[in-house]
Amino acid sequence: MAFLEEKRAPFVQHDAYCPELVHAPPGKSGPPATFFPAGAEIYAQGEAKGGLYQVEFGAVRIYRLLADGRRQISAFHLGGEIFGFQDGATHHFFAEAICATGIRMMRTTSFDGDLTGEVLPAALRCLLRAQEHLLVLGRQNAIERVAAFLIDICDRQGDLRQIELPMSRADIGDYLGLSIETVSRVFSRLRQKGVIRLPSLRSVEIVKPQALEDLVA
Amino acid sequence: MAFLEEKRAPFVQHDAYCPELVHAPPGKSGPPATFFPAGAEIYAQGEAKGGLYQVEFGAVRIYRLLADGRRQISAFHLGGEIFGFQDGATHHFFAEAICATGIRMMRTTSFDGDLTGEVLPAALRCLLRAQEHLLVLGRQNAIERVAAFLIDICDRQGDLRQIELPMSRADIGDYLGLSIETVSRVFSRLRQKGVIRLPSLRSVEIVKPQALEDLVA
DNA sequence: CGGCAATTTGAAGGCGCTCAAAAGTAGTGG
DNA sequence: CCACTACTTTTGAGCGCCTTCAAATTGCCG
Repeated sequence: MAFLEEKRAPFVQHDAYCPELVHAPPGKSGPPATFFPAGAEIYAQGEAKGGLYQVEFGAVRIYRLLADGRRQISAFHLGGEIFGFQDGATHHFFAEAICATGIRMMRTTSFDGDLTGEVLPAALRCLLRAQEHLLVLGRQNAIERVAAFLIDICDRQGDLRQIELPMSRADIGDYLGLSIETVSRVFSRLRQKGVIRLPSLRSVEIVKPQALEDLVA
Repeated sequence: MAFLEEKRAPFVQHDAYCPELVHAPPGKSGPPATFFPAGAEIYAQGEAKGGLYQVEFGAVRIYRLLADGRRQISAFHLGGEIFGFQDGATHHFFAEAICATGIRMMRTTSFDGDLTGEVLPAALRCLLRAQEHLLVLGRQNAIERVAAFLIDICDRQGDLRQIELPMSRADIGDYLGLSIETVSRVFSRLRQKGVIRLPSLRSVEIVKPQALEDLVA
């Protein structure tokens, strides 16, 4: 996959805008956590599947590639969220740290104990997210996609007016099925309409939440 | 939703091309099955969630609507397949019979017994399908989408050369995020290139499987 | 045969993509 | 502290794929 590395996601990235523990769970000592610098691979497609993963701080992108390098990010995972659900013995996607990220790895070799009672609901939430994203990718235009994305991130960051984006425009584009130029243009358009403000590159202030809500219809 | 009914999916449809029990499990007496005619609703968005469903024969579409009527079908379910996984107490999608369809309803009020051992893997397969479909909707063009669709249906119907489509072009379009005209044009293009033959409206013969595989890259 | 719906085909237009270049932002080292 | 570099983001211009609108054709069933 060397042909990709010069186009996107160089291993060393800026790790600003990655506030720690945005939504992290109460600090129980639990299993050990591992640190991943920005751009580091957490697991690869085809790799033997271990267990589940929980984001302690930072952010993760889950994606798949086409042979010619096109990339689709199927999900972002922020602090506190669980990921790594896979059918079968190997991973079907790549997982990378977007910024400096702490990951707690959980062994689930046998689905026993009350773990099952937690795994299934978490997997179903993941399924619901994926299915809802299908509607965005299949039937919404550029501005609707970006609005849906902003609302989603806002919800997951605690429903504040100000949201911090750990990911680049390229990541957002590959998540929304758009080019980075289109993502940028839509941000600009929303700013010109007074719907959002952009205090810095990676932070967004939602000025008119209702206008965003109206867009996703 | 009356405004939709004149545009698509009239309640009475042709129920040809719906071979029974394409992939149905061996006939154990089990729970009772219910019959749904073409177009009948199996459950609705917002409806209280019962349990899981298994297709005995026929086909089902799972979809969601936008306020203006745009529809995204997130999945088709053929004979033998299980569906109805939902997070929370109510359904988040609509489920309809595409053609004359038999559904076996399974109560799963408490996740007990060895049912849990079957539910999670089935849910994970459903998740994998949805995630793979995200790549199709987000990053593939019209001909690649149709090729991916044909390969998928072919696999699920037993990997024969000849496949029978229970769904209309409108359903295929709403599944692939394309207009019905584009779906039709792509079918024509594939036929002209000798990749497929169209013995009848709802059946497809795959003449050059490799050509289809090459398209999904 | 006649009527209705689904599908196909054609023509024109628009949204988002590609290509290209400018502007902005870090990070580095003098 | 500032110049220099590398990268990300923004903005512009032109184009292509897919959509929309429209009409012809096909298929199905009474």
